Amino acid sequence: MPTLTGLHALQVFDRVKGCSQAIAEPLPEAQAEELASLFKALADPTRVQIIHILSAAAEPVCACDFTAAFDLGQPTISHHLAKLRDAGLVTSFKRGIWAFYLLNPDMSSGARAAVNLMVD
Amino acid sequence: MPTLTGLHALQVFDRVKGCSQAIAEPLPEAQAEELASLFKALADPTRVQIIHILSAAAEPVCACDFTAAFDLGQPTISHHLAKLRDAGLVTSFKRGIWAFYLLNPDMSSGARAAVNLMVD
DNA sequence: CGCTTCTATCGACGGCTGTCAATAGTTAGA
DNA sequence: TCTAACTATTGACAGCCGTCGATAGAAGCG
Repeated sequence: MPTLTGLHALQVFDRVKGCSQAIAEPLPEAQAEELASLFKALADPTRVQIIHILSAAAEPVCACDFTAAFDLGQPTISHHLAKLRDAGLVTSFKRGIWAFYLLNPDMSSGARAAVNLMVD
Repeated sequence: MPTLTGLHALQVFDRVKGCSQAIAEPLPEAQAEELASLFKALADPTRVQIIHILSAAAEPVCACDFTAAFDLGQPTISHHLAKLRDAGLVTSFKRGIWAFYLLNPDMSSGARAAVNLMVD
């Protein structure tokens, strides 16, 4: 059994596997996957930029402005926007030919906190 | 040019591409990639659980406790721990046969904020 | 010295992901 | 109606990622 004598005192428990250390209950599986999905949606520099721009924008932003702002093809931008929408971070509506995107006002509180990391 | 008449008044600017909307300066590229890397490190349910357990732990946690806690092979756990270490989220030390992991006390403030999302 | 235990690394494999080119669908305007 | 502009979807492809089995290294014990 591992000990950290002189550094830490470890509680000892009966066990079959593991090193006698008491570890916290894991999160409910659903919550862990939900958090991982949130982070996955933000795990791309382009999507980070999109969220940053949206959180600084006073008004919904036209998708064409994103295709103009990044050095990426239009389908790729559309793909990133769709990922953010699927993650519940962004909403969109169409006005004529244009698609406007904005931060989802009904974002989860966890998502809101993560987004705030991008407000510089 | 797209307008949101009756809903929003949009500022109009000269442009070559895009829809005349003023959008915020993107983040410095390095910062966007750094944030994306942080989120990438957390974009997995197992790693979310590991961080959750570590942030609830009063003492460093033995790697063998993680292999006992998850239904995954030992190399896979080691792989996840290495990813978290590479991202600067955790530190480790060895005591005899055992490897102990703890949250990196010198974590970036952004990382600290993200970790707090897992303290339930 | 051997044997056991714990951890890290390597090689492999299937699946996911970011990107593009091409295409289709929609709307506005001539 | 025909054309132009914007967006979403599809298909393809390279690269990354999570997982495992096998293996090697390190440390303690008999």
